[in-house]
Amino acid sequence: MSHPKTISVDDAVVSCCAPLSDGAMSEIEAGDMAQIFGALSDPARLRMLSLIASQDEVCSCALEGPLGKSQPTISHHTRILLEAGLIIGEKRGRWMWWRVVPDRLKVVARILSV
Amino acid sequence: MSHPKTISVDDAVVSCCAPLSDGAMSEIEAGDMAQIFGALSDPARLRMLSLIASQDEVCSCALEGPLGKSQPTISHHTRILLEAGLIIGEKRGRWMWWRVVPDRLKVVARILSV
DNA sequence: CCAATACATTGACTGATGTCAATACTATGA
DNA sequence: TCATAGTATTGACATCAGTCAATGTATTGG
Repeated sequence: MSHPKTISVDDAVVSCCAPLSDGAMSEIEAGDMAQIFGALSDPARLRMLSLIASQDEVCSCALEGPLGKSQPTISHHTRILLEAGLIIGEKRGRWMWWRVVPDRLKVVARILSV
Repeated sequence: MSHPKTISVDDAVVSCCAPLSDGAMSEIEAGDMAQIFGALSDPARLRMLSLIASQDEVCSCALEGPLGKSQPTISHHTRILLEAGLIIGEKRGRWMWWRVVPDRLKVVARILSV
């Protein structure tokens, strides 16, 4: 039910993007940004993201080996990155192909500018 | 014992800085970066950081009100941001003054570039 | 030295999180 | 239609993380 078949980034909307020094962050924005940073706060997910970012697309099946985690754990982590809007997935055949969402990374980087 | 009197950023050393797309991230670097992102993954800490970043210096006592948290909780969060190298503190009189570490924010932003 | 103040630490509790075995789902190929 | 393969979901468990009351520490002012 959660995690619908049609995969999109709309789930994780971010109020958005003002640099940290632009005055006190609202509670809404803080919550949204915290979700994104939370997705980035696990070593396995960071390595996963770097593996995906290093190539155009990466299949889920190509992540188990390098990360040394079980298949359900890989699925769990891809879902968290998806819900944070950091990756997007497309199912082709039996394989799930993942790619990063550069714009979302830019949003995060912008927050940290100054 | 932990959290020594002389406050520095040396605790949280980061192997450092290559963009995500520069090949698979090492386990060491992933762990270090995950610590930093973990420090950023809480709404209270993000608002705290934005409050500090919006001014030159902010006293701990000036954080309790806006964040609506108890004094021990504020102390807990400043410590986590400190250990992540994101803020630095100086005690003057009875007050603890905090400021952000721009270079550390740049390190994080660089990771997210592409 | 004493009282007050600002902050840190400890201990306890609750809720979130990472992990995997077992199982269900879905698309392919025979 | 059936067996297989790639993913997703569920359930259970152990650990981590956020919170605050109570207490400790250090600095100031009297």
